[in-house]
Amino acid sequence: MPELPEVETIVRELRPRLVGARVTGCRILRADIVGYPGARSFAARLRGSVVTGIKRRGKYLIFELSQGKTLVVHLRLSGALVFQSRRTALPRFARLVIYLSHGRLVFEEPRVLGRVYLLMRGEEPSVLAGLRRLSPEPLTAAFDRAYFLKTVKKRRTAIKQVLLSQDLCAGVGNIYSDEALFRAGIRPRRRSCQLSAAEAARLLEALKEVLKEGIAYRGTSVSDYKRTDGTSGAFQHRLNVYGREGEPCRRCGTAIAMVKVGSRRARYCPLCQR
DNA sequence: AGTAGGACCTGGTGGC
DNA sequence: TGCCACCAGGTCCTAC
Repeated sequence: MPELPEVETIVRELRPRLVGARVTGCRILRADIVGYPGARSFAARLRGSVVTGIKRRGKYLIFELSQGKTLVVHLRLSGALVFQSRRTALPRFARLVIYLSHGRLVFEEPRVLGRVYLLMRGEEPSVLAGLRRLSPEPLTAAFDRAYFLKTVKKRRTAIKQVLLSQDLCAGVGNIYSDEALFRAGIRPRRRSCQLSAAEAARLLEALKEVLKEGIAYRGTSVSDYKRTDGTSGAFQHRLNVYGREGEPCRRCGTAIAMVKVGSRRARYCPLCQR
């Protein structure tokens, strides 16, 4: 699942390869991965563009193109971006191929939930409202104790749900929310507003910590996520709770438990987390 | 405004 | 070995 650290890894890997390159053309293998505008316009808008910059916002990848155009990509659950030479065979689940002078960028998406968008200067289609609603970036100074405490205190829902809300904690998903709660010693079902100020501060630090480590280890490869050269990240070896239900807690040996929080699944250690 | 729950989507998995 | 129901889960949508 590409979350903040995975998307950040992809951005950092693509930046040196793509910035300055010209798009010579593209091939859309599944029209429904184009979220805006239609597939035909998307291709027409993209062709001939030069990539001038690449950045991340939440879980969105944002490619700045010449003439004020912007290519936005969201990988959702199973999307991946792989940079390869033209001689390589196309991967099985290739949905979109962007051709560049020195290779091609392949958008793989087995579940076809991921989307690409091509915006003209100043364009803000309603299908991208989620991008504008995002909270401050968790790894910036704006995402501080004051912001986090206020946010946590305002919600009556489970703290796990708060961490997963993109308008509150941009870029956080199921993996890093579970891991942050473990490090902070807080159960996922705890009512958000009932966390103490000390717990909120601890959770904020834990969240920043796991996100930074996730980036340092180039992301977590547990299902579909892979780096832009097709290799795996390494943070899956450092997970304490995610995907470890039934296995012994690395800190105390207690079996890791799993519960449903809303429609999501959360893993936690019944002894280390209260 | 905050909250909850279902829909979307399809390959992989587990049960029989 | 084959079939099928079910699961994964980020985001959008609707309803309360």
